[in-house]
Amino acid sequence: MVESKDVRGPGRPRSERSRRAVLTAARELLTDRGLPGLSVDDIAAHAGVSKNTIYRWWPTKAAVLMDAFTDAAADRIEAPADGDALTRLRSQVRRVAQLMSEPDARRPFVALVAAAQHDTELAAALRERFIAGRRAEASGLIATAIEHGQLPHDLDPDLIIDLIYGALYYRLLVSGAPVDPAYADRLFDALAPIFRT
Amino acid sequence: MVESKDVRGPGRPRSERSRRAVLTAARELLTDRGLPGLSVDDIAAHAGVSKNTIYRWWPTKAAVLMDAFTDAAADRIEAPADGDALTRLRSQVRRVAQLMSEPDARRPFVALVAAAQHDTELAAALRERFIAGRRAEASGLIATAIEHGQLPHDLDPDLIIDLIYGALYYRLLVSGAPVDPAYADRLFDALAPIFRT
Amino acid sequence: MVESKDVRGPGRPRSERSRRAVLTAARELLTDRGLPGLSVDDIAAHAGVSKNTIYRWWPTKAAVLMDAFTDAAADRIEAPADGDALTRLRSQVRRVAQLMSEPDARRPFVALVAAAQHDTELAAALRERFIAGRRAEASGLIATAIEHGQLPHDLDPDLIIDLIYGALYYRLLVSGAPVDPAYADRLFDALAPIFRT
Amino acid sequence: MVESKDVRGPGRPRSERSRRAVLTAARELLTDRGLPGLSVDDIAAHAGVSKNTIYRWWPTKAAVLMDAFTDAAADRIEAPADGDALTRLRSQVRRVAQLMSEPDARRPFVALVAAAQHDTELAAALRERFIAGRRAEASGLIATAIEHGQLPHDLDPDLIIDLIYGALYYRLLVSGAPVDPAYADRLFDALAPIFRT
DNA sequence: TACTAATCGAGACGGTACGTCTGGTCTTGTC
DNA sequence: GACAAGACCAGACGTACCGTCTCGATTAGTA
Repeated sequence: MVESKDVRGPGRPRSERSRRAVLTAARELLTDRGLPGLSVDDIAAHAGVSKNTIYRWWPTKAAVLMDAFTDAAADRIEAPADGDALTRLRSQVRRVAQLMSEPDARRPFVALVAAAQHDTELAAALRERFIAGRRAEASGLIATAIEHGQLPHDLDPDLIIDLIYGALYYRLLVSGAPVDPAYADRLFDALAPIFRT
Repeated sequence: MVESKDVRGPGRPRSERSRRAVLTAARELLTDRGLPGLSVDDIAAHAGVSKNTIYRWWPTKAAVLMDAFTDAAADRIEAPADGDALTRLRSQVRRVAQLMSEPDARRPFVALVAAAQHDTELAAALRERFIAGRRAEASGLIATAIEHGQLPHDLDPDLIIDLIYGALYYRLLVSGAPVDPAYADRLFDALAPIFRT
Repeated sequence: MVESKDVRGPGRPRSERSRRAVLTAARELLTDRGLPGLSVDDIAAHAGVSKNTIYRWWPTKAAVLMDAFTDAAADRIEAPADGDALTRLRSQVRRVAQLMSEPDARRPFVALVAAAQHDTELAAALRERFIAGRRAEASGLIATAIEHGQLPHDLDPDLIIDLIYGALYYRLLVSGAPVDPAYADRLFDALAPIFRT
Repeated sequence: MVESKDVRGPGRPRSERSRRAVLTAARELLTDRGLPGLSVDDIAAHAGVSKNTIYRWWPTKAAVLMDAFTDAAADRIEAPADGDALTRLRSQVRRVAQLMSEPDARRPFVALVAAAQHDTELAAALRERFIAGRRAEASGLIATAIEHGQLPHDLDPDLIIDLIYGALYYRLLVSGAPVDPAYADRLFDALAPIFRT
């Protein structure tokens, strides 16, 4: 992808220092106060940045948060390249569960999902930049596992993903029960009868 | 259960008319505009009620919405008394899925779950008045099914509930995919290997 | 004057206890907080009386205050019957000045005069029940003094009263300078050349 | 005098347009409705200005009114420089009386004096910006007149000012009788015996 | 070395909703 | 019928936040 944004004429370039200060301030304030009670004025003041600068680069408070989250946590959920397909799938789910168990990652993530419920654009961005990635990867791993005879041919990958990730999100957003890698393992163990070829 | 709340001292009694007008207005405006963009002033004006009266009886905009939702939809999810335990469980899940498929019920419900992410009291109320009821009922049904030999005795009811309802909520809140009774059936079919004794 | 109000049909008679409690509470709260910050709710609560009872007997918060002031201070400004006309006039002015020097009397009085500036009915009531009485009495005393040769024939009583009482009220309401009987004496001394026949 | 207030830091400068619109709206609405019944919301709406902007620059509704009054009428009461001291004093009093006779000037002025009775800061501001100026000027003129032998040297300037202005304010605030330049003349004529050296 | 142009900080602006408070009125049950 | 209690409508209060808008001051690249 061509980074055409960097082809600019004369004039002062965007301050990387400001960008980072905003994202950091957003993360810190979110952890303290939650999405409501997190005002753009506060982020600006806390980052030593003018509101103008924030609105110049992000359309929405949620967009800032999205960047803040992506910036910090998105690269932590890449599945490792080693092991067979089923092992790698379990590993991916464990990583997401691990993320959901750490307050500093869980809080902005929960806030994003909540905000997405009444913000179509944010919902699309969230799916595009986080959810869809996991799903596509998982879907591919399941297909590979089927090919290798590790899973039955008639298995519906999407339904399996709904079940596994659904349980994680259900605890995260609805029941309030804790989510951690051990819980991910329990899920896989419970689903074992379905996975038997 | 003794309705001790009705034992009041002297003074004018609460206006039932106002209460219903507020809940109705809240439902209508929510459907039009979503939780943000739904102001207390608007609810008051639309209901022909003073803001004071709203704040007298509800601590929060979300608390109004909670009552509005409970008032309208809570009695629609009772499981029918007929059939064996497993059939009744499937029926319960289908009813919830049906609720999630109707915009008029889905919208306030999604708004409530979203608001609960940054409102501890609301989260507790939502669990107490909606989530916990379904879970307890489902848990009982699963236990009965195990007793009757319909399900294996080493099944963890909580994990099964997480899986089934998790998939529903995942589609509702995260993936945006549609939820309806047919999807509930597909879930039960997919889980069949686990249910075999 | 016929007390026709007391000719009532059957039913519970007005509670004298409530009436006094309201006036006392009004005086006390006024001294603490001034006219604004003195709510009818507060008076009712402080007097152990319902708001209804207040509105049944007084049309306005200011009307309560008026009664509270009259009830307490109005009989203190009667001129004594002894001495010649000029002496009695000076005595009357000294009494009013004395009233203005005592915080417990000055505060409700100032509040009343202030409220009367944007309340026609209160202004009329205040003049009728307090101001006009002093003016009429003073006017009579000046006329008597002129008859007795104590004052020149061409003196305009109204203008003299404006000058004397004007100075008192000017200090009370405008300049903030203290008002006391000694100041009343200074006024009379300064006006002596005018009083010489 | 250095206008140090104009030395501002960075940032958008205060809008002179908004300032004038607020003061004009305040004057107009006051004339229509009196101080109570004059809400900040109304001033804002009528001026095409946000409430925020009003509260940013004025602490109180009365403070707005003060500026509105000063802005419009303060320069109309300068005594003319011609004539002897006594003539100039009479001229000053006549100007104030003239002001008190015009509804558009009287109304905000009366409202200010009334509000000052329960607002210490406003009272101080009113004295500093209006009352004290007249008094100082009058005091100087009386002193000059005494020097020139126009007035007796044992005359107490403050007492004389209390008498003259007291009569004006008494009519304005207490008796409700009209005040106009002719009345000012009558006061000076009545006080003539005191002025004779 | 200028000139140009986009950035930055600061902060005022119009709008809108908040949650609280009063003023008056109305509706109960009790005396 | 007067009363205490207290719910009710109406509407102003002063605060907070949003997203936009001037300012003057930087800070590059271009001429």
